[in-house]
Amino acid sequence: MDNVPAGRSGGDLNNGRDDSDRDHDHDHEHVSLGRILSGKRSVVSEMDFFAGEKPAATSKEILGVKKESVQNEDEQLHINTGLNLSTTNPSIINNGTSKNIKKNSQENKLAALQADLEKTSVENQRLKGMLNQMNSNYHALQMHLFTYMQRQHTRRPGNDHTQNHEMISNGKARQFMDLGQAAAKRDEAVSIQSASSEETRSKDFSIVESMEISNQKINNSNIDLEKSTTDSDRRRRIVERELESPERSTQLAVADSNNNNNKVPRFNSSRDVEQATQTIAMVRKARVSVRARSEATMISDGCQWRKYGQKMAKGNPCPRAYYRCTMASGCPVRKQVQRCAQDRTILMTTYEGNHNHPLPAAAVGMASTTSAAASMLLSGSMVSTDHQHGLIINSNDFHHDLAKTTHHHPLSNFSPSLASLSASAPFPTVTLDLTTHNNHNHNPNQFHHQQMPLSQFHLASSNSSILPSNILNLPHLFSNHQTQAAAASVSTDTISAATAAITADPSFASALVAAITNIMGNTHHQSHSNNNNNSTTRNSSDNKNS
DNA sequence: CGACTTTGACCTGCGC
DNA sequence: GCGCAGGTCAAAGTCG
Repeated sequence: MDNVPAGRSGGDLNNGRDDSDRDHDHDHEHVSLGRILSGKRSVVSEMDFFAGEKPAATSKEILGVKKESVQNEDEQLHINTGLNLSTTNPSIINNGTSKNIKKNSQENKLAALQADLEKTSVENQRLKGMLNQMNSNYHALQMHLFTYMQRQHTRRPGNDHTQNHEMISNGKARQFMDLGQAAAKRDEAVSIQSASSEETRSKDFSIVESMEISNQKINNSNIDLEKSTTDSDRRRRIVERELESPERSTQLAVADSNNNNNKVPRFNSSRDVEQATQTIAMVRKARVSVRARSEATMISDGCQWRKYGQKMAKGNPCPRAYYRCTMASGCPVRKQVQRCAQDRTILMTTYEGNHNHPLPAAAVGMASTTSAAASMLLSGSMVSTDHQHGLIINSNDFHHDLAKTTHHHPLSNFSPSLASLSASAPFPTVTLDLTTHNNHNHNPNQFHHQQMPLSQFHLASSNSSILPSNILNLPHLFSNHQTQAAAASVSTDTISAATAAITADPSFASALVAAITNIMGNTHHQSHSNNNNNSTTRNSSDNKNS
């Protein structure tokens, strides 16, 4: 892309501030909280079970710890009992009464412990039941949300396009924030109930699947719209269809949700409904960016693309190229490719939309990654609504979760260390950062030992209006291929190999989403517990103001 | 000749 | 209302 001559739009080139500068400034604003947040795994108790301080401590883990704890007690008891009963202490041998008393005492203790164990088991079973109930309620609520939104929309006189359009156009950041806030609250509620990580994952996956199905149907319904009369009319109708489509995709699920009708809270205000409607529109606009070092003009993602435009973007001397998926007529998927202004070896690829056609095997992984990441982003990963302050969480949990979910995957031993969330981008965007630009002195061998004090998630807001600002930095993705991860740049071959690995295994994408979702859910709690420690970081907007 | 790229023109949203 | 910036269109050119 560098050698592409700038067209007329070269006049767009300006000497204004560089938004991508701000994007990179995130890297330098981290306040190390890793140590504070790491090692936070406290002793698990029933109080912890409800405290929600460590949501990642799943019910399964808790059950395991409890069981282990009891087992240890039992072992200890067994050892003590054995010693006492087979003791050669002459005082006991010589005193039968004392021996009987001690024996009875031990038996009583054993019985008490067994009773405790049973109680614990019952309690755990009860909590698991509560968790299942909560999950099913949550699903029912979600389905009702879509249904209710659709009903509300069709009741609106004349299906006010203008209003819808304005809802989408205005206050996007705020809408997105509200969405994130609501989602964070939902996550909090779930984790307070100590959802098991497995169940949480399946829940999140079902959300993603639901949204993907919904988006797929939306896309299908949009095909005929592409041939509509004027552009403005077509776009307006697309928005209208977007707002209508959710019901179609969820009708099948409504029957299930009806079983829980009496348990589902009602929406009290039209504002709730409007927000939900806006949410749907935002889902369709979510974007996923991939940052990768590559000499090629495009990263290979398995799809066929046709270039339909090129523009000079403000603040970047490198032109931005626009591509459209040509694997099926009317496929709404588009992508933008642009080199990073600071480091032109970095290629930014931004995907938008979902394919409306079967994908080749090589493209499935990337497509599902981007789709799932976008859905994940909008379905509850926003953990902060504070424009002025970011959050930092230790990524060790991310490593842990990812390792658990991708432990057989060849790419499982990377260390995502940075995540930045923003509400200020035109549309919510999540960036998968496959570069190694950060200066973490990371020893790849340390990954499994979680000894990376600088390896953190940075959840911050940004005012960048050009570069996507939700970044999942995966700097150590290629650590096995590098002798010095911090300094070396990844070869094109390595990029291609990694891309191929990602695209070849959809489960990796799913695992990635699961891990991200888990971690970001946890972040919400950790931020609360650490805000008083002056642990927030300044974000790029602060940086800009200063 | 069909698919793709290039590039000037155009449209739209947004801020002032 | 005007200008700017991002995004898209479509005619012309290029390539295999």
